[in-house]
Amino acid sequence: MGAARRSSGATMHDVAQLAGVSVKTVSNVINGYPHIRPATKERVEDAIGVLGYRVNITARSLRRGRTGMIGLALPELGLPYFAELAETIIRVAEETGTLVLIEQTNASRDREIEALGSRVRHLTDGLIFSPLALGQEDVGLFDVDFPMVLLGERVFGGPTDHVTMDNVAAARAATEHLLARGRRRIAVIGAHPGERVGTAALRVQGYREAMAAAGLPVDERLVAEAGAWHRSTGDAAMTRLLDDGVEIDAVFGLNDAVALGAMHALRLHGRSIPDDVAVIGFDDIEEAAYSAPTLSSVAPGAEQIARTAVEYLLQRIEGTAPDQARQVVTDFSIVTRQSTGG
Amino acid sequence: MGAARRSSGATMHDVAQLAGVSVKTVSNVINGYPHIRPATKERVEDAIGVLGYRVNITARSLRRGRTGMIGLALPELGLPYFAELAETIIRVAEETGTLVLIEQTNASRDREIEALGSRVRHLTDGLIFSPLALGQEDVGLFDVDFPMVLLGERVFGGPTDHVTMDNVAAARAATEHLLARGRRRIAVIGAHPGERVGTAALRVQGYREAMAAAGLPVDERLVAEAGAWHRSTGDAAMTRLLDDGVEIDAVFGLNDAVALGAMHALRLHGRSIPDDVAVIGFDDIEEAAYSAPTLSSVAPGAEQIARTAVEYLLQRIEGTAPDQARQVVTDFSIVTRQSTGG
DNA sequence: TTGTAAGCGTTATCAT
DNA sequence: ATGATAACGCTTACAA
Repeated sequence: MGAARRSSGATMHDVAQLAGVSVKTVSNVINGYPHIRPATKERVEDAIGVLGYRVNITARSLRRGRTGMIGLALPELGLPYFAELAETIIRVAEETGTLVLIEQTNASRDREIEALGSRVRHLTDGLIFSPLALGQEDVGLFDVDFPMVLLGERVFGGPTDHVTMDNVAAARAATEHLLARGRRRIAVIGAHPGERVGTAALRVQGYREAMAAAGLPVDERLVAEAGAWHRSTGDAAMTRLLDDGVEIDAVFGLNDAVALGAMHALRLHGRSIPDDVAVIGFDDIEEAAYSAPTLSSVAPGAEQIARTAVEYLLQRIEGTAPDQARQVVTDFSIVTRQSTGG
Repeated sequence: MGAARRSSGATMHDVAQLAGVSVKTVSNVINGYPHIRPATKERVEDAIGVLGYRVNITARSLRRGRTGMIGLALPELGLPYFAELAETIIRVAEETGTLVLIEQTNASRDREIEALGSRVRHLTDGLIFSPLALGQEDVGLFDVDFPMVLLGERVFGGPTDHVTMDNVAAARAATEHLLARGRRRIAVIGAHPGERVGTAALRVQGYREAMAAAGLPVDERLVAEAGAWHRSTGDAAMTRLLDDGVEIDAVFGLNDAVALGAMHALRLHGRSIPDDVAVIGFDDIEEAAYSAPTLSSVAPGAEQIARTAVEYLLQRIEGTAPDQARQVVTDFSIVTRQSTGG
């Protein structure tokens, strides 16, 4: 039962009693209140040491109306990009003593909606949310009354702070990278055809812009769908393209996982990378530096994204943020590796 | 401020007032107390709906002495094995309405000790702990007075439940897998020389046993150190071996990350896999199925590990576990892929 | 079947 | 500089 779970049953009262002061004084010491006689402070600290006292965060949260935790809702930790993002966010949040509660939505619409209204919201001071199923048409859902920072490109012009990157420009740069290497038949893997907004749409748009700027028409058979951006779906989409006999000399994977899956399919079909087909991905996950061949990619500056998201959220929570929603566009760069002849 | 963080300021009192009942009755309805008049129940539920009331978990936790959260202390989410483990544990825990708070220790001794006594312990009902720095000599530290389940092979015979696998047998099987394919000069990447216990020591032991059983002496130059098991350290260790001119026809990476790093180094040195050098890893992370060549590996049954750990911990928390510490040895299997000619 | 009231461990208000 | 005491919102004896 409850008895088993405390590192020690000591409460502030016990400390106060042992130190011969009131609980208020103990509280003052713990919270760094400045006007305390050094002798008193020392007595309290000794008592804390003797009893092995630790503040009960639950009680503090109830009283303060703040828990010191923030939520992080993302699709799933099995996707390397999100695992690396979570790692960074947890690390950065910790610098301010903030704990992170991860909620996996599996990119399901229902679960993303639930994340916005879950009982967990009562347990966290705010939310960093990376939606993958909800989109512009759901913009109303994002008008919540708790601090939130949105990640990604599913929703624009909403009422919350938003950290994103210029996906169109980044995708244009990735495509230009392939064009500059003489590639003309560039397939895109990971498109979401029905979709008007969202990461996929923006990256495909960047691709189209680069092709147009190069005076190349886009063969629509080159734009391959892949719903969830996993290695397996990239593999499947690439396989379809190859089986259909579509002529290809380059692949732009809309993230690294689909690019890696596509490389897998290319190998199975005996295409050499980059000689027959050059490949570039997006996200620059660690795996990209160790695949065979190593994978060129768009590096989104994950640290900057994480740091900005946490900082903005904490400002909202503390009420030090401006009233109107902020939008941050983070930097990106192209990392050239073997898969594009780097 | 606090005002901003509630989905609605409604408390149980508000609900009780609107429904014309006492807070006790509202509480009864929420907690599924059976003896409530249907009409009353309905009135309460209506009021809850009208006010958009949600129970305040913090208040409930304080009163109940339980938070409904468990901690998960692991090295870092950037390591695919731990990311996949965390994903599974979060998913499994959710089935019982349990939330998971992840703490990253970076495999640092100080941070692992801190995880055992952190203020967070007051916020969680128990801990699933996967230590990497603490070991047998620290067994005393694991004698904590909160529910805990230990993962991995750093500590045996401790006072807590322990979920592990037979690393010696698994490593023996991996080595035999290579021996069966005619390999004789089998390098091990990822040894921790000074260490007597721990995953590395056990897996190296399994390797030695298999070599001995095959009547082969172990050339100590084949046992290569790699501190943290990352792609980068596997790469470095393999590079060292190759530069030293050690003759090698197979590699046993003590986890998949070092195996993948080693493959990277082998490619740079022009060795073909598996023709010149066969490679097997350990963990069977998703990446192993998509690398080039695909990587044979020891699959530890992550789902079983996660499920057992959560189940045991919840039993401890609920007091339905037997007094004495339990030890579970989970199953493993060898997955044969291209890197060993599969 | 439902209500009253105490208390979980803190912090905050107001005295002193 | 420190102390008494009332909240925070909920659960739970105990009453009715």
